[in-house]
Amino acid sequence: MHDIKYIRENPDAFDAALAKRGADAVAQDLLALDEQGRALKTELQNGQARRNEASKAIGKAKGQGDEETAQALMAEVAALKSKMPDLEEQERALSGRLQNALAILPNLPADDVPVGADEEDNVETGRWGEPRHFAFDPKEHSDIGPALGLDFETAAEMSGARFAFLRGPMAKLQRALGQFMLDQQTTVNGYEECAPPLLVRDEAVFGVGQLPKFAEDMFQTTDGRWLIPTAEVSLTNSVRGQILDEAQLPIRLTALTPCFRSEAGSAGRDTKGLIRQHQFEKVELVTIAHPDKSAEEHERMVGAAESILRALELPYRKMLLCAGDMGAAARKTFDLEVWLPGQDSYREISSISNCGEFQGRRMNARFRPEGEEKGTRFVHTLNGSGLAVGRTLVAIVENYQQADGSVTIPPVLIPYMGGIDKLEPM
RNA sequence: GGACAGGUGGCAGAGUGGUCGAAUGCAGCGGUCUUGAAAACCGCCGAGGGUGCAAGCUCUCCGUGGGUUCGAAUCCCACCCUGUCCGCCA
Repeated sequence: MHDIKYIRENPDAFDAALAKRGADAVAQDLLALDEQGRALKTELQNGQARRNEASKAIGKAKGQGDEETAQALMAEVAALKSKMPDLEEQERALSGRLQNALAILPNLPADDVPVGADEEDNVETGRWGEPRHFAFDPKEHSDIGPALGLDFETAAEMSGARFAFLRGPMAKLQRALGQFMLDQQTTVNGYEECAPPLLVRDEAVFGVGQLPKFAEDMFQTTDGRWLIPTAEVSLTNSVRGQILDEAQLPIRLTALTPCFRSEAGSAGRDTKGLIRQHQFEKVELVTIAHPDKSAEEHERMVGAAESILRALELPYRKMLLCAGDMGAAARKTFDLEVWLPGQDSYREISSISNCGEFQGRRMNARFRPEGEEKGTRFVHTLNGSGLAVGRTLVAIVENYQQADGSVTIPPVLIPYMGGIDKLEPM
């Protein structure tokens, strides 16, 4: 959500920033609504002021037994009131239109975000690890997986496309990955472990910017709730409507949860394998940060996500997303892309965004600055995957595959696997 | 699902039709005292908006949305949420 005051004072900068995302200029339209609304508001408020004043005088006159004055004032207020409902109605309609127009706009990209239309224009900012040299032709996980308990047919029978039924070694490996990531984020990186609701209301989804524009990407229950597409929704909304003390910041939260996405509009893409599922597990990182510290916190969060890939010894590269490829709520995003030898490419495994105050405004989440400064400020919010468990499972299987179809287990995971160091075909 | 009770400022908690945006306490901020701190004492202390260079003036907000009234935290209706008891249940 945007600050209309900022748009009023910087209409050109606002449009220029939106243009970076490929969005049309809207400042003039918004300001016309704003101006009209304020004129109405002033007129309405003058009427309200007079009404309040007269009403007080009526009370006073009645108290003094001056019925004549009271009657005269009541007649005046009655006349005033004949035109007020209409003004009220107009004002409400106009501010509603302005709010709706603001609610669908994406966040403004940060200054250091590269211009660009899509993923082709993302900028690589770092690389870690050497892709392993294979003495044989590495397979895709969807070819190796079935022998290890990755069962798409059974899932399709009961649920349809984009679901998986994990058995035996694969199920165990997924559990081990989730546990390992969660432990790493809590113990080493200082995030508080959470177990949040997976079903949330409209307001929560609106707060992170997923509603009103992206309803079709989510699943909705029969009673009107939404299945979270990411734990970002639940974790970020934990401060919704609050006024925090500055000393409470930063609040760093993490959760391992299932995520649900309808994947409307991605028909035909990544139809094979575990890459794009309706349901997947993810360890999410969220920070509620002081505005002056969010850029620094962003780097820290990227490091927290990277630490998992390094511990698992999975080669990856770090991409700074261009304006056109970022999610609507983000003002700056880094993607971590893991090396998948079976696909011979880097694939997104984590996306870490600084949303600035965009979500803070939508959620009305603020803090009280310490010291002289009066009033409140909106918090900044950040979120990132640390990591997507399903895709990590894919990365492990493809990177650690052996010629005989087995998969070795990275050393840090072995304790989580009950000592097992290799998955053998069943 | 049924029956009650309740939702008020950062927190606790008064307030049932007329200077109530709201007593009081705690927390917070500023000060006096002190070598320093504590205690004590004094003062300040909700949020958002309109208008104005500013001082200021003014509007809205007591869970949310409607309604009654000249006037609503206070009365009425609907919804949401919390608590307690009963029923059902992993």
